[in-house]
Amino acid sequence: MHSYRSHTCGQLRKSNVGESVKLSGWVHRKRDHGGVLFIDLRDTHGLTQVVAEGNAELEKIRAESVITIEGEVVNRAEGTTNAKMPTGEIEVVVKSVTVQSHAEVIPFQVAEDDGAGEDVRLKYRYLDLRREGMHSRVRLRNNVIAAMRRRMWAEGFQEFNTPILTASSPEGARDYLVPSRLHPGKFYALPQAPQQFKQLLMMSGFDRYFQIAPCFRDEDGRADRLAEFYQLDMEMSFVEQEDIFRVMTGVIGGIFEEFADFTGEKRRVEFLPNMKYADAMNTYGSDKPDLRNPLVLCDVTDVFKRDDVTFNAFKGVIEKGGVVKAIRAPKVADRPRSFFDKLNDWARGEGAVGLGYITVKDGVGAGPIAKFVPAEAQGQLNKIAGLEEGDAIFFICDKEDKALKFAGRARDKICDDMDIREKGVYKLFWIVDFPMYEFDEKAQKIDFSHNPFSMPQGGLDALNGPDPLKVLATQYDCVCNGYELASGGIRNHRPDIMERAFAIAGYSKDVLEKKFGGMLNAFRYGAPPHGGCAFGVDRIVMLLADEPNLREVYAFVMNGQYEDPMMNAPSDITEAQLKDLHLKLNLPKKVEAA
RNA sequence: GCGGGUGUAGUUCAGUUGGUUAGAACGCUUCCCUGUCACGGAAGAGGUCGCGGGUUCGAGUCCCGUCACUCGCGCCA
Repeated sequence: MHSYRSHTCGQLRKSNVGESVKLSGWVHRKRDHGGVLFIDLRDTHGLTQVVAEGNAELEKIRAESVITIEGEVVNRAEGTTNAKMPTGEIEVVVKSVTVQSHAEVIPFQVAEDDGAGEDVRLKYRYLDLRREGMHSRVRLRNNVIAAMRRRMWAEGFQEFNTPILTASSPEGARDYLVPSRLHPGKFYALPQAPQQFKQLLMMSGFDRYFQIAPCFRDEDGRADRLAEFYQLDMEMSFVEQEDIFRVMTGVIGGIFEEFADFTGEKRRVEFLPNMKYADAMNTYGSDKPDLRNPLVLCDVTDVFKRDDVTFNAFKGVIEKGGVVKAIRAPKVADRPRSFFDKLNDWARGEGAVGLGYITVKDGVGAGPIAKFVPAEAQGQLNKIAGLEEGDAIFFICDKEDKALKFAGRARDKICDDMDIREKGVYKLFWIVDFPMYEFDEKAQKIDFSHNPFSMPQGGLDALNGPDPLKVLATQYDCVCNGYELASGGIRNHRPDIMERAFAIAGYSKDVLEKKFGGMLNAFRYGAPPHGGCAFGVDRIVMLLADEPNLREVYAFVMNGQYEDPMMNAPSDITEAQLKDLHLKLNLPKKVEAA
């Protein structure tokens, strides 16, 4: 007979009645009736009820201890079956027990969700992972990754591993650095993405690369952003943007459809047409708009410029080059004053002056600032924003980029307060035509707005045009329900165009050679046109699991301050280690005092 | 770096206008119970009210500072 088990805890059925079996697992729940004792025994496959009579060892056993039982599968008496359990028609009558491991009193409940906070869950993550929710989400993640590999291989892609210890890159996020023992004073960097390596694979003649790639970025976290994360990274040669879209819409769309019923309710998957970056910003105030939100932005600067409109708070901003963006909220004019006050409070809490609004009641404007807008101007406002009886319109006035960004957030907030976000659907689409450059206000210079390696639309001619800020990049994102799922581009494979592209952003040829010489050299020995993108694996799983936080779909993960309370990372190191690495600490005073 | 929220038993939380010995549920300990499946019943243990300072006759409650966690902003080419 097997040492630990003949069956799993999710396996036994009526057909097994009469068999002698061995089960091993955790004590999920215990119900002691004095003479008779029930234990729900759990492993990763399920639960089985085992029954014991007068067993002193089992009577003492604590929840989450690990035991092995031998016994006989029997039919449950009529009226005592449990339709909620797949194994609920049978039970195992215990003949002998081996306690593999006694559990101490657990810090939070495993058998149910007792709402324990993230702190304590992360400290005892192995217990947290035993719980049904985490257990199934981590399994979902495995299934999604398996599906990604299966689908990518089916499309003819090959998986490559690329270095984890690599060179620091000057652009983008902060790198995680690793000191070199053999080369005093030098550092490796953990990759923010395998960007250069995957392009080098295209130079190497492989024309379809992918990898479930670990990526590292030393920037402050968010609910959907961690220090380390995984991407489905891919690259193809001899392709245009539409070729990438065709392949990846198929792969990712297929995965969404495959797992859209994970939560128990089947969700729809919709593919929407590509959207230009400029349209996304102007219509939604975001480069990753949630299209389940029906609200849109419009520009009503002209209305507030009118001589007969006397709202001076906006006029002053407009004179300094500002704009007025507006959001039409249908059929909310009858909402209580508190609806509008709450939005105003939210706006002020976010650092705005407030969220001005006008409601349309009985054909005329109403609300605090309506008195500054005479009938004729109100008419123009109605026309621009499509206002109808019973609607409200909210205003955001600021410099254009700030106004758009804040209007985008207000759009989401108003949608939530109105409770009109569409449910049960994934809305996937590509955002295209990102600008190549932006003006960096702080440095007072032109800089890359996204990936410096993407091909400018129009090539060298476009870069030699009069206004670099008007040049578009062959750069795109994939967006779903307000999350940026992927980012990518058709790459610049021409050294001459790259030199010019970097020159515009103020990087000399020397700097370019020094930082990207390896890749630039490769371009000089025959580079195929190529492009690709990278999808955030964890964000996809998060959407499929309907969880608002990445930490809910990762087995082991750091907290919001990028600490691991279970492993105690990051941690101090010894003097000897520092010496080996030729390092001396220079700590801020605050840390030294503590 | 900045802002919002939270911090009371192992866990999740309640705690009134500043006023008796700080409560509940779950968990834990002991006992009773032969058909439960969130078993039931009885008794019990368990608290640096995040930390420090202040106001007050008196502080979980008010004030100042500080720390931790969390969400967001900045940042994330």
